[in-house]
Amino acid sequence: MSGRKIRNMEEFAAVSGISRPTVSKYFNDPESVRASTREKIERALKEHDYRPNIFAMNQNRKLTKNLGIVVPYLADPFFAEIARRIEDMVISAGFRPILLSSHGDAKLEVENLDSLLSIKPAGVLLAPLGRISDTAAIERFCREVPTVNFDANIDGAGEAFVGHNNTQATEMMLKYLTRTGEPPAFFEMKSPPNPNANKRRTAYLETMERMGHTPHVIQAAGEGWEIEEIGYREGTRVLSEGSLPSRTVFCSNDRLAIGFLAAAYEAGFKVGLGDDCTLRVAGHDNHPFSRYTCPTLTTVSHNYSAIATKSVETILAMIESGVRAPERKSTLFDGELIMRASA
Amino acid sequence: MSGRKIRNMEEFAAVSGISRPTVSKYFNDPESVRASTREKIERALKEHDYRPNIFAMNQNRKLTKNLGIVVPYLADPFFAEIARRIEDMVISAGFRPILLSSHGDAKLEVENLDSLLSIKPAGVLLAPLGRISDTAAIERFCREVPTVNFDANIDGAGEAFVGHNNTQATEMMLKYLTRTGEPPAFFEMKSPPNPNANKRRTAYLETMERMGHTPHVIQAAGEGWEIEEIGYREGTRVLSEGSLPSRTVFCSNDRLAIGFLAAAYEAGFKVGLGDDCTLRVAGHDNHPFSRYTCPTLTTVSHNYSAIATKSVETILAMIESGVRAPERKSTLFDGELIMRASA
DNA sequence: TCTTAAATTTTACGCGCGTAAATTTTATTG
DNA sequence: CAATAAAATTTACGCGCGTAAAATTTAAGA
Repeated sequence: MSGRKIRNMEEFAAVSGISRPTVSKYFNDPESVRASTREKIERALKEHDYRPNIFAMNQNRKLTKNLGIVVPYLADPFFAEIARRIEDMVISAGFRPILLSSHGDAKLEVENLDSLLSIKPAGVLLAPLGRISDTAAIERFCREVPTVNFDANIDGAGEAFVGHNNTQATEMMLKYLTRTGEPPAFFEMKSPPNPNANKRRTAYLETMERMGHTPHVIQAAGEGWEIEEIGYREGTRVLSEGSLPSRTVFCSNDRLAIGFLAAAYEAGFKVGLGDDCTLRVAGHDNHPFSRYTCPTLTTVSHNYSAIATKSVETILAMIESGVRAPERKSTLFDGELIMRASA
Repeated sequence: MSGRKIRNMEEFAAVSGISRPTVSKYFNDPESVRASTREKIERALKEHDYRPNIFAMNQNRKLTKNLGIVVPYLADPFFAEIARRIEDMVISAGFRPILLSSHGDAKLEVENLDSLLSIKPAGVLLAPLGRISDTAAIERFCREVPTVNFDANIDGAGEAFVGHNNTQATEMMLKYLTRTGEPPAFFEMKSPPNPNANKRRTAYLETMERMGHTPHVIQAAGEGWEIEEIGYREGTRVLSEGSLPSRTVFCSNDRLAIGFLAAAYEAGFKVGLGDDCTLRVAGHDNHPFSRYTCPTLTTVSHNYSAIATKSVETILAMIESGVRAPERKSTLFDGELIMRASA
């Protein structure tokens, strides 16, 4: 690096001996210029260290290289992990990820979308809050920007949905628990922040029915994203009341299960499969922390690696082709049984 | 909302009956225009739903309203939580948070800073990777952009540092453990990704010395951010070897402790304070999950709420005043003993 | 060497807004 | 009501780049 500071593309074009429009072309796609031209530019680039002004670029482009990622709650390790994978892929595809968290707040979710709208993203990957989302606002946004909806399905949101097969996953766990012990009770939040919960309850009820067992749903009071706390508090209550209809408990998600396990431990229950155990607990999601609970949590995996990959591929394909999907495709990934010590 | 679509500030100025430069002034600071003018604009705003183009705004402003936030690893709930708090405060201060994670990669950390540089942020809150960071590149960045360094201190990075008082916190826990039992061994990673670990080891060694006890440091092999896994694996090894120099283990951080607790549970140890317990385990950070371990983890809190607040206040003050601090100030927040069941 | 198509350059304009300077309007005071 | 300061407006220009159209150069083949 040497020479005086380059202030804009004009000056950079001068020192590289190329016209400004050609330089502009190079930055939009290096392959689009002749090899000899490319060399000249790249030689100058090494000497002078210039970067085009992002704002000026994006102001004039019809399509930016921005790709929005909106998740409902980033402080949830599940979304943090999925966001991390998506960011990686987006970057290596040459896009600029803009990661926004709605922090569990529907108003902020809409503000995030508004904020994205103003930076003209090429596309958006949206994991909506779900039940409490302002669906009208979301649908309005999706008409403006190519969007792939993931994790939580909102009909009409985006050109495609990529998510978890809650039905299959729930059924699989139910069969496993029943086969190796007794039919479980279902432990969930009364007003879950995530719509997957509803699908899971429905799947539980239907499968139990089909298997000829009486379903038992235990609903935990409490709202918001302090899910472990709710699982712990309500778990403690249920265990102390002795109102558990079954010695096997299938939690709607792992965070709830983590709280429930803490409650069971404190209440002196021995959780697990062994003959000396008085309780079996299973979860759902294969949460990053589920393998460090005591005992380790038997759960059914939420294939967020596949969901992240498919979501990114879908939005990139849509951006590249420039066409919106004629019909809304839905892709569900099956869960896998993660057998550990708790059930 | 009605009327035709507003394409730019020119058109919006027309429908609101105000000149464009005055409208521009309004958007930069609503208080800077006469009340009657403000009313007119806001009435038009309700009718026509117009928002200034972010790119055009930022292109011409010397100072944007962008505020960068860079954390080393967003999938760590600790950073996710601190980022959430910071974002909230930044938004309510009227700025636009740009959250970037370095994913534990020093190259990506530099790329993140480069990326920030090109969007002319008013300021940046930087929690660096630490040991592996490209300190030269970071210092170069800090000369260009007002930066507050938080969590992990890198001398010369930023105008101020806001962090955790590792020395005080370590000392406090050591005294507690010794007073209520025996002097602990110190369990840490051999090559910790976070520089706080070094401060904690030093504090452990010095305090033990001062108290007249022989220090025992157990170093876990393994690199990266899969900290629970390392704690679990190495914990299992240490416990099975029976090489533990003390029945009390002070883990360098909670994630390590979570892994260690899982190992202890599996190895059949009863962890806690009671007479029937064979092991005491303490952590450091008051990690969001530390209260759901079995048994619940005794730890010393990392006051990230205060750290987040102070960091934001510092950078905002710097932005507002427009002056870089004459000298680098360092603020450390004390930890608090969180007595739970594990020690 | 001539032909031809592809790549490049030149020219010219526009994007949407910030901002400075000069001018006009409005509010305040005596 | 006149004088004066404060606020608003008009005018004018610039920011750094995208991009279209026309003119020119380059490379490849006969």
